[in-house]
Amino acid sequence: MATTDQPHGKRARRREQIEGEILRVAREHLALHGAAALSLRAIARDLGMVSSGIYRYVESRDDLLTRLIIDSYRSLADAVFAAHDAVDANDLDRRWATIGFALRQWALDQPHDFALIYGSPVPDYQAPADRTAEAGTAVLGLLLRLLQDAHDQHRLTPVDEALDRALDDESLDDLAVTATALSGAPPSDAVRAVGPMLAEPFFAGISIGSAALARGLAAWTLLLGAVTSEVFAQLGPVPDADALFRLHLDVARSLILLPAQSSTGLSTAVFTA
Amino acid sequence: MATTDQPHGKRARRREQIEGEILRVAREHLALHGAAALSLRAIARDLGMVSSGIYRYVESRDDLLTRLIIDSYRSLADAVFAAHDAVDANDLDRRWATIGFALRQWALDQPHDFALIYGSPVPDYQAPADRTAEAGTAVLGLLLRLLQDAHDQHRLTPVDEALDRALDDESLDDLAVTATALSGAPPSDAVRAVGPMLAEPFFAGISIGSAALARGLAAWTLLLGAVTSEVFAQLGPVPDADALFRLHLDVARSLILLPAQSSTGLSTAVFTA
DNA sequence: TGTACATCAGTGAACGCGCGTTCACTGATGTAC
DNA sequence: TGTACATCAGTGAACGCGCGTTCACTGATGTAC
Repeated sequence: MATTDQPHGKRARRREQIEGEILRVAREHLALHGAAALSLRAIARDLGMVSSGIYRYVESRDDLLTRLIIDSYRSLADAVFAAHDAVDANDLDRRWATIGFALRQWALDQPHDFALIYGSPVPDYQAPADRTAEAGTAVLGLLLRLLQDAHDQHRLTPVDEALDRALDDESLDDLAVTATALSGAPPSDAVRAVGPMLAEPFFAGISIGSAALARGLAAWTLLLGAVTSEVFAQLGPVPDADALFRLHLDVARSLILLPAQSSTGLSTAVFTA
Repeated sequence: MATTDQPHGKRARRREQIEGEILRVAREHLALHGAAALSLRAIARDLGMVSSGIYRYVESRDDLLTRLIIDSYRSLADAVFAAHDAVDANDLDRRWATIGFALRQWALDQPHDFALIYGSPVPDYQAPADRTAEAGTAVLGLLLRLLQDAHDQHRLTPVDEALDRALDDESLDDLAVTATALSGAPPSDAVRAVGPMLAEPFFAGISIGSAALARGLAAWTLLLGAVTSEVFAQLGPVPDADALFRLHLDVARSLILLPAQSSTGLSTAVFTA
């Protein structure tokens, strides 16, 4: 009966608690001075601990950075999923808008965490992909599910579906005719660019085809670009940042979702509500 | 006759030369360790100078950072303008593609310079807008000219032009009908978001209207997002990064430019050439 | 329940490093007459 | 053309700071019998 059989004695609980505090303080420092200036000594100091003591909990500075990155990805995913899951699953437009707004709000609320995962890489530090991949791809996975649902409801932008079937069937040649449909990039580009991805385990259950995936990534890239632009103030002062973001988000939406037949103001409601 | 009346004696020339060398070495360090790790002492060391000597040329570390930022903007602008100006001015698609590829190539060639101007802000450093603005907006100005030319040749995506005339005439109300045209964001958003910008001196000679400008910024945001995504490896390994970039670039193009009537493979030539 | 031992958190000193910036200085280079 | 003076580049020492990481250590907390 006593305590759980997992390492959860007094010592283990205290350990977890302090590990949490270290992350908390580290995040504070991140917010104040950025990742490059993150200092183990300073964190230990803030915890009333002597500087070497922190090595009981953290292997090295790089290790702490990795934990922070994972933590930030998790925090972002939590925020986005929470918002997304509160929305009618059948309202694709609203789901998209919700994902976008949640991402943006999270980024504006903690710009340094955003910079940590989507900004410049931290100098002289390489994130170990095996540790960060899972948390880092969560939001993208959500977007994939949205795309798949759009596919199932025949709401994907049609050029995608048409080209997809043709192209993923390997009939890559003699398609110069359809080149004008994508008007610019060669039609085989979608298959080349992202086709092999679809075979990865991460894409299990996704049957949207290469062109739709590529469009989805374009929407994602625009969304991330819009947030980056705003958080890093790349355009200088913008008259109405909210409105500009709505526009970008809607352009991105139009890359993947056809307007719903019954719509007229359906998705607009998202903005005015 | 003697020397020029501007400060260009031996001393002044030598000064300019050393200032150049400082920037050169600083850029090397930037490329190796990132902006946050930029050290005046290390640069002086590399120049065979004692650490305090560098203060004859540079006011402070922040001053050097500012110069580096301006220098990077200039370098980028030079690359983009050079590529762009070598292209037939009437071929709008090719001009767009050329701008995009030049930006991408420049960023891939010197990722730390790209990170410096478009990545996370350097911690504890604020770029003085009055010094960086001119160089920082050059490429955006080029894009504006492209948009204006598209406008003049009636090549702008039509929804923009239609909405523009209606909206910029202040008839903002009772336009809910046309809301579906932008399908999502309220129609007045474009005017609110970027309308006031058009009055700034930077936009002199630009008569494209708010909606077109907003679309142009979306294209720019997607382009920058695509480059950021690739340079910072935000998606992990991509099967064919070239192809994916072509797709993104073309999606962005489709946001601003109508397909040319005579086209069929015109812009495709850009990619295969 | 009580004792003997192993585990572990936290200490304090130290190593060796690098940084930005100031300051009084020495020589060399330029300028004015 | 030559001299007297002003300007300026570069020196070397110093101040005061912070960093990551190692190591031998002391006590407290846990575990096994």
